Amino acid sequence: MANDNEKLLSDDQAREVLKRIASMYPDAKGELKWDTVFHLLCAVLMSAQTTDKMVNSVTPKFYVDYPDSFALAAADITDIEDHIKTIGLYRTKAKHLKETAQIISSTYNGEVPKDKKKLVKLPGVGEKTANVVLAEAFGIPAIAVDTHVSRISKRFKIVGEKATPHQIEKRLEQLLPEQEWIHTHHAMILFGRYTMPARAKNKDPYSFLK
DNA sequence: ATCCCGAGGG
DNA sequence: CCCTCTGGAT
Repeated sequence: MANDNEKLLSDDQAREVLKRIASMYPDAKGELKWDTVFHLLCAVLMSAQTTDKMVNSVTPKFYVDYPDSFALAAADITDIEDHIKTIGLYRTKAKHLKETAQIISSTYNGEVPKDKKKLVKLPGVGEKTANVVLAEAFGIPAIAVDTHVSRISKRFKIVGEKATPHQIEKRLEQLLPEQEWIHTHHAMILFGRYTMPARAKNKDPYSFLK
């Protein structure tokens, strides 16, 4: 086997790494622009495999033209596509946005459910998106495992190379007290985005810690 | 495992 | 040119 000599960090070692990352970004918070919970859901759905900067460049007009789930549910699919054409995966996202809006407007009376099981059933909404909505919009402790959280967890050997997003989420949640989940999650994203990007591959991960 | 998919950076 | 970006559905 090629990779079985990977030694994972102990719980204490992993907590120390997470603590240092968290302390490097004391004011870390989400960088997506949003006003209502429904719009946050739309923005997070759009953010798959796309920088939040790109998402923020299309959402202001999107929010004005589609003020709520009822408006988006009734919108023409090609019109939605035109609003988000500059971000990646735009056809899939437009389809999911409209279908999600239809469910929220008809089944939930226009209100985004505060419930992970219900959120995950929406088209285009997986565990990561659901966790972002729960944490950002409702302040419910959750750790959304995106590309940054995944990469950092693996690079520091907090989890194994083959760990799934769900396994990473459970591992991080087990290591940290609930009240630190949201902040640590944000700090890991900023650390991954600005301090230890994916390209910084052959460097010692610890050289990026303060 | 594969597809979706434009923009930005190196 | 190549790699990456707060993934999810099939």
